[in-house]
Amino acid sequence: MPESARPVRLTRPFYRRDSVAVARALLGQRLVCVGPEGRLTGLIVETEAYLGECDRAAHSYNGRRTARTETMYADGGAAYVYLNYGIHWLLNVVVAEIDVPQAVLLRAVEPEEGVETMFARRPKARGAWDLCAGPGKLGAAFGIGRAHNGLDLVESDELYIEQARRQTLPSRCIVAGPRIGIGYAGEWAAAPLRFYIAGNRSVSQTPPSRPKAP
DNA sequence: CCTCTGATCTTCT
DNA sequence: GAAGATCAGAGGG
Repeated sequence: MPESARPVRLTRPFYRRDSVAVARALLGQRLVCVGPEGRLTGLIVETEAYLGECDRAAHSYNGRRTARTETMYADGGAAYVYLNYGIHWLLNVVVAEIDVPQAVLLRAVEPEEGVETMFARRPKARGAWDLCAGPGKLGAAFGIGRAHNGLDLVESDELYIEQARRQTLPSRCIVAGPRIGIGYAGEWAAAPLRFYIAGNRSVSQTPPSRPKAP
């Protein structure tokens, strides 16, 4: 088998950029989680950039550094996992240099491998497209939890991101809009820091449009 | 189609 | 004590 056929994993320099660049470049790449149930994968279709200390919507706003936010200060490539609303585990990718607390929230994935396992974990899903169509859903379907916090996506064999395309998607395929659920963030609430693949069904908050009979 | 609400835990006031 | 990077179910139009 030719060496070039082997899937390539995203490397440190990929993550050591600002969160907007990484949030856009992650679209179309492949999230991989290897757990007790086997290998789960999906193409990333929706992300959100969190800019760090200056960003009122970020956990690291104003340099806040606690046991919970500590992972955000890690080197680019770390997984930042936290419990949201006491119920949902959300998966983020830490970006930029060490001690620069920027991150990208993975909001939605289009399932590829392990769909059966994902359905077992999320029986309420209305279809494969809906299994990971939202950050909480993604965490549940992939079995993300506290144990994944701090894992290095560049080195870990349990959680990482494979290169599924060489270049960032062309701008015409990427929609940018305000981030979800951060209305409290004042001036930052309207900033276009949410990115998703235009027309993709697994993007969150996109209810299935009923096909209209002629 | 839509809006409202409960669930449940961490953090900060 | 309150609010939060959410989801699913209930109820009304």
